[in-house]
Amino acid sequence: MRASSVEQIILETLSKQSVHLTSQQVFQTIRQRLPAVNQSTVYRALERLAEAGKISVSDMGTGATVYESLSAGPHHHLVCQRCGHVQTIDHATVGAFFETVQAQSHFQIATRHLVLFGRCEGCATD
Amino acid sequence: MRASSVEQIILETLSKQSVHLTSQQVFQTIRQRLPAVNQSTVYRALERLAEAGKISVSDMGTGATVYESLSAGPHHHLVCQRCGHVQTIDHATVGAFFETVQAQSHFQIATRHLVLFGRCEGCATD
DNA sequence: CTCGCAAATGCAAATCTTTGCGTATCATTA
DNA sequence: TAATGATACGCAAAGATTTGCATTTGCGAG
Repeated sequence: MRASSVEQIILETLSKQSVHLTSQQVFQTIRQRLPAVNQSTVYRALERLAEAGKISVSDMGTGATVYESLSAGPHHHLVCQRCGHVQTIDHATVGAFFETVQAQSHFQIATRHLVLFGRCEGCATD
Repeated sequence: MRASSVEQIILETLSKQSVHLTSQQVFQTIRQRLPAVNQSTVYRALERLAEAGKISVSDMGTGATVYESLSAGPHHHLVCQRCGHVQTIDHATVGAFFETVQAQSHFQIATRHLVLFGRCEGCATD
């Protein structure tokens, strides 16, 4: 892969964010620095970054695919389907689970951003 | 929710399938029985069925969202990112993991179709 | 049975995403 | 430095998905 300026800017943009960005949000942000950039270029850059394992691609249940930098290491989320609350899952718990699955299946798991859906404590009683 | 004929046919269609279907595949199949049905009607029916927990909505890494009947109970998959091989994950292992996460987080997990990505045994040595 | 409401549908437009193709740009090698 | 090949890019078209709005349909209350 060649050093692409669009990729660099996307990575910088995502790294600054503490939240996930949709492709449209990425596009809007990129545009502030590269006003002439094409939408398809952003899509392809995101695709390459995902392929390279530098960003995660997830559906957080909002209907839109969201992207996130993986430079800070793998992490995982719980999303409340009712109120939208997002909570982090202990990485050790996920890691242990992955180890078990790998031992059982002989698969080598590459998932770096697991998203589980459900109800948070406050919304559970419905 | 009212008894929708499109929803019923979608459920029947998905229940007969052992594999996941994309929205387009669902649409094509539905059309054989309801030739005049509109694309957006199918999309909305799938959305309602997902909301009702009758079908699962997943990204299997192929780029297209796939749908599957949940009438046979929850199940989980490992997908090889290289050769596309799909393998089932032992449900007990996943269940135990969910229990642990629920105890730690006070979230009530609703995910019924977990998909993890990685490399299968044959493709792991790259 | 009829009325009235809420849900489902069709249609068209808007929006989002992907893809083919020609061009431009970067990196490597000679 | 110039040639060469591969990668990234822009543009436009195609394809997929969502959305607003008007209409139809099914279900329950009266």
